[in-house]
Amino acid sequence: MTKIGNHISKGSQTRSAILDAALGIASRDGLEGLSIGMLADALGMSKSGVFAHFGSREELQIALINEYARRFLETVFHPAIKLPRGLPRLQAMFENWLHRVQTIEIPNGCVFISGAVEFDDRPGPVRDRMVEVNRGWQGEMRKAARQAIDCGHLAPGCDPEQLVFELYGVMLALHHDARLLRDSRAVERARRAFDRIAAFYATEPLAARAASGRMTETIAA
Amino acid sequence: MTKIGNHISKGSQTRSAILDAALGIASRDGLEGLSIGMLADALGMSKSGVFAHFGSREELQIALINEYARRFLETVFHPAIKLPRGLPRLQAMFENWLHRVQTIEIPNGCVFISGAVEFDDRPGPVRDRMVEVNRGWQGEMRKAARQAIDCGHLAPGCDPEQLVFELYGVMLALHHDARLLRDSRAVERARRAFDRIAAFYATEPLAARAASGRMTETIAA
DNA sequence: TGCGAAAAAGCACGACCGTTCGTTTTAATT
DNA sequence: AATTAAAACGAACGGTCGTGCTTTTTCGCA
Repeated sequence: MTKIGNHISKGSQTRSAILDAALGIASRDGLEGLSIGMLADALGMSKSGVFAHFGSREELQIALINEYARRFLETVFHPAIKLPRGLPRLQAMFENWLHRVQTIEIPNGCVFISGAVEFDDRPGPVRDRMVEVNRGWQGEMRKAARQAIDCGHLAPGCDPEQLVFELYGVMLALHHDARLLRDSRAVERARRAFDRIAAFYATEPLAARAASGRMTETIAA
Repeated sequence: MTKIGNHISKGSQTRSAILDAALGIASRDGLEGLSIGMLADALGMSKSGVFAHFGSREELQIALINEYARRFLETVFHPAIKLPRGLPRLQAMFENWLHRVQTIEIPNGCVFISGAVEFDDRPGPVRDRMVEVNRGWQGEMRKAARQAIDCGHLAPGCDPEQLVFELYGVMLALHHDARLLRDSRAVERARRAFDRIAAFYATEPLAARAASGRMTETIAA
């Protein structure tokens, strides 16, 4: 038993401290770049002391994903869900996300993105959890988009999956340009992209046109 | 001297073989996941035999980036540049890119993307080269976009940097959904996204509207 | 064919990895 | 205060890592 009543046991609070330090390292170096040795050094603990809290490196990585997801939803999703459903909530989800990216993920890195790249070809429980968490978040965004359609804020022809795909792409491009290329204008571009996407799917005729006429078929081989 | 006249020396051809095998591994496991030991095993060579061709792991990684860039430009950029400048060329660049992603990068992984994530916080010559190559490709796309504006295929109000930002985001989302989430519909979504972006920036009034009216300012804290 | 150079192999090194185990220290309960 | 359980430690294990040396094999050319 780790917790009894209201008392917070020593074990669970060092476990939190470990996760906190580990998130800092894993954000920069990725889930695979995080080693138990350096983590122990950063905490002033012994390797085996850190190790014992998770039983395996894999379990540590999964615990990290869960903790990162908890913080992400806490700062991005939960504040937004208090707003009225429809476009306001969808906008808030994007804007909170953007705020988090600016203040946390651009300086420190994002475990979801580095983890996605590291584990997309590495089967196992870590990858499985990564997929679950990601599907969960994309699902929430799709849900918000569907509600915006029901409210009439977005056109009935709008495809929620397409919308979320494009929004996710905006965030990925933001991370890429801001972190690799160190381009400070990336944030403003991400906002403009969201506005353009939202404006496009807000009006019926445009959404209909997007559904009907394909422009690109040419291929140069 | 490694090459004399028309004769292809043994050294340079095994070097090519090493790079070829290394690209296969690095695509899956990333530039950091690639080790000289496993590379030697895959080639049936000794570790030191492989090592001697590059002098350091870092040089191997840089050589890999260069080789990957060469192949990328060869299959995506060079065929497209034969087409008339303007929208046809820009479309071809995207479509060739999409074709490459479908046939090569979704099954095997993309060194540009994994490398970008791995090295965005790791200063050094590998990161520097990564940035150079990436800036080069984005620059070519911006150039094509500018030409499309000059030709009247895209609206004068279209910002080439914004356009390329959004196109790059589409590709990143495609990689993400296709590789991590194993979503086969991602390719079709990427095409639809391109069409929507191109359609948006093709017409003057829409581009103007995007430039003027911002919708998103709300934040839920 | 023989000779010099290039290429590959073999071996060893120090460092770090995740993990195990036995011991010691610390915390919680009676 | 005594007893039991939890937590942290320290040393060691087998492995793999990148890299430096020396030796052997192979290639290229006169």
